[in-house]
Amino acid sequence: MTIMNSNGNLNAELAVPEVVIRRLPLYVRILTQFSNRGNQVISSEQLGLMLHMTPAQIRKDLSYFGRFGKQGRGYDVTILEQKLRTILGLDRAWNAAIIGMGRLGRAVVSYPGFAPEGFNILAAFDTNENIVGQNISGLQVRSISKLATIVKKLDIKIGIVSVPIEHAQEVIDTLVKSGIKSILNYAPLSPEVPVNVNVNSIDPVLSLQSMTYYMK
Amino acid sequence: MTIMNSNGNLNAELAVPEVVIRRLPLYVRILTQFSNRGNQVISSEQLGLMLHMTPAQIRKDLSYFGRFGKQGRGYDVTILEQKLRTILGLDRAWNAAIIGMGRLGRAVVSYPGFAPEGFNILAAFDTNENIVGQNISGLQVRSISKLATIVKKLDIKIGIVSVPIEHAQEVIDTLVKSGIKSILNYAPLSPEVPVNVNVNSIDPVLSLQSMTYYMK
DNA sequence: CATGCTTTGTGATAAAAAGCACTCACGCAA
DNA sequence: TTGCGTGAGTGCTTTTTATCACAAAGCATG
Repeated sequence: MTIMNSNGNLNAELAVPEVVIRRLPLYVRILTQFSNRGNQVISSEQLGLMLHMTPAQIRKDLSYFGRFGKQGRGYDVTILEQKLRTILGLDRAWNAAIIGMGRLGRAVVSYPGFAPEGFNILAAFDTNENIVGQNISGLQVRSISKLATIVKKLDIKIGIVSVPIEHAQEVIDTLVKSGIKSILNYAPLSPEVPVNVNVNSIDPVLSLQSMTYYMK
Repeated sequence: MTIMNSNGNLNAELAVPEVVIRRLPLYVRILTQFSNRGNQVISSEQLGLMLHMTPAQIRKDLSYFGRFGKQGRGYDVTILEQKLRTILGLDRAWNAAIIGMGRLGRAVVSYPGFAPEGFNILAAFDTNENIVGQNISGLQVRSISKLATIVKKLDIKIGIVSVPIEHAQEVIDTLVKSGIKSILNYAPLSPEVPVNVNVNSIDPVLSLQSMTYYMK
């Protein structure tokens, strides 16, 4: 695809803003719910109401990827859901490994929300020799020294980090070295990674700490 | 405080952007680490390096609240940390209640990251009669019908929602009715709340679903 | 106490994101 | 068929957010 920008220069490809990408899964979720209720068509207005955003923003977001709607009618729920899943790469399964099988790690692997969305945690690792070898929720906990091998063998694309903060950077470095490009991080730090690696941090304490500002 | 904006009009108070508020806890975290290592002074440059952001942004953010630094020197770590904690309302403890004591709820109450930051989960609720009455991690699980009473009695300011998605909106409505203004939501939906209520959602699946876009 | 080096605080500027408002496509009904 | 109502797609405008760059302030050194 070649696109001409407002200066009249040719861009190889118009990059989609990251904020837009972060909203697409929200659309997918609503579309799935909507389709389960038997609705065939949805308008940007309805979507906006359910997600608390303006219809214009939803249309703009979708327009980065194509023209999926019909004027005077709206979007075909099933088709739009399918298109967005393809765009996001959700039309396939993704294998993940988790590192850190303490309390937090155990909670994460037993969280039933990942598998139905195609995210399969296939391997578990820890440094603690007391934990290595144990079977937790059907996963044999392996030594972290086996990480690179297993990542290759099981075609693992996502690393989930649930180790204590002291080991988090080191574990993330190990993941990066074994070729992982996507990391879901539960440790409370801003990790150092190469630009081509994507880290997303889950940090409920930060959320609470900013909410208190509005509670004073 | 009265501030004159660029139009020459008087504003009662210049609102601080929410993005800025969301970054303040990150600063607090780094300052705490830094002070634990015995450092007395930190520059916006150093902070920026640790948080992967530009020094200018950090200075701008801080300038919303005052002038905390010294030219040619930087910021006194302890003083800045203390100021930011006061600004965020982190110079006191906050009481929370959790609703939903299934697998997820149990994981949340046993997460050891809340208490050291002054967030105390003092009460647990569930609708399931089999769970009500049980003692989990030192918390007696109560019936949700007791919510409003307990919120008042224990001065609870934060609601943590860890019920299945089907009950989430209903539980959030109950929280709002009992006067809760801040909600940490683990259920995968965009809840409906009045404008004066703050909801922050924790949703690892959404994070994964947007990361896959960059993995294709 | 002058000189040089450092780093803040902040107007001004640039970039990014959101929202507006209008055109035109589509579907339905008479 | 025509005419009307609805809602997508999209340039344009506005708002928000981030960055730049520089004057002024602090410290160290001789």
